[in-house]
Amino acid sequence: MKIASWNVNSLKVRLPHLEEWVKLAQPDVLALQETKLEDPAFPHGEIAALGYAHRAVSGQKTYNGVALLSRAPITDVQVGIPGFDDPQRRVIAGTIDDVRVVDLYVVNGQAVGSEKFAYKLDWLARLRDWLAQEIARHPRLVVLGDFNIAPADIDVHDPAAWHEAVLCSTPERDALRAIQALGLFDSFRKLHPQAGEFSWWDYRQGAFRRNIGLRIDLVLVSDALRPRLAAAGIDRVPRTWERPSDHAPAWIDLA
DNA sequence: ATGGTGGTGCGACCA
Repeated sequence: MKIASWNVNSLKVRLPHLEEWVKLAQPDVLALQETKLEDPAFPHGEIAALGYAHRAVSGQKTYNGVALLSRAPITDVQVGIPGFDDPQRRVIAGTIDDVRVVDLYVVNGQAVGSEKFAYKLDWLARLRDWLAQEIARHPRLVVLGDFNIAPADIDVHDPAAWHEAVLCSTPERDALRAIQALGLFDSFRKLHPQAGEFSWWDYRQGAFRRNIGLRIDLVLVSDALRPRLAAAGIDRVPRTWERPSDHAPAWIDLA
């Protein structure tokens, strides 16, 4: 089962890229972030035509928005973090075959010390508490999405320039480590030890061409699924296309 | 030090 994550930065604009990429990569499950569409505007017909007969969506106008697309049925859909009345549409989860999939668009946080940064840390703490329950209920768990956190300096093009900046700061990395301590490992890093592998490049200053990026799109896999992890990757190809998302898709293959 | 790009939507925000 191939499972992918992609921050599309507007599904309306990126639908042609999504159509092109799924033909190339053929994921069985595709978790989207930043769809920026209210649910009635979701392009169900176009996406069903790509083979995704099953879809679970949670969107809003202009900002945020997540969706799970699947060839196989999605059961036990959960929208948002239970018990957390968050108006921002950032979380959707569902069970596909025997795997629980949690799709996240983590808060960006703007700048260390800002109000949005405090919201990010609070959000991550609530997420951790919920994921503790999820992994107990569903030992075969995949948590993927735009984490807006580069896990370590190896995931940063210029660690000195990003030292203690938002997306790279110690409190954010500690929050990610606390989530991973539940029994979730970083699939890409487990299989690819080399530096210089990123998933996001700023639109400005030709950052992609110069590979000035961060690895912030992650696929965390529970220890129970470790024997089934056959491959993990980041596909830079759609980032080379005209009018791209600023993020590349990240994916895993489970046997 | 500033602003540099892009999406939404038409001004100002978010990233």
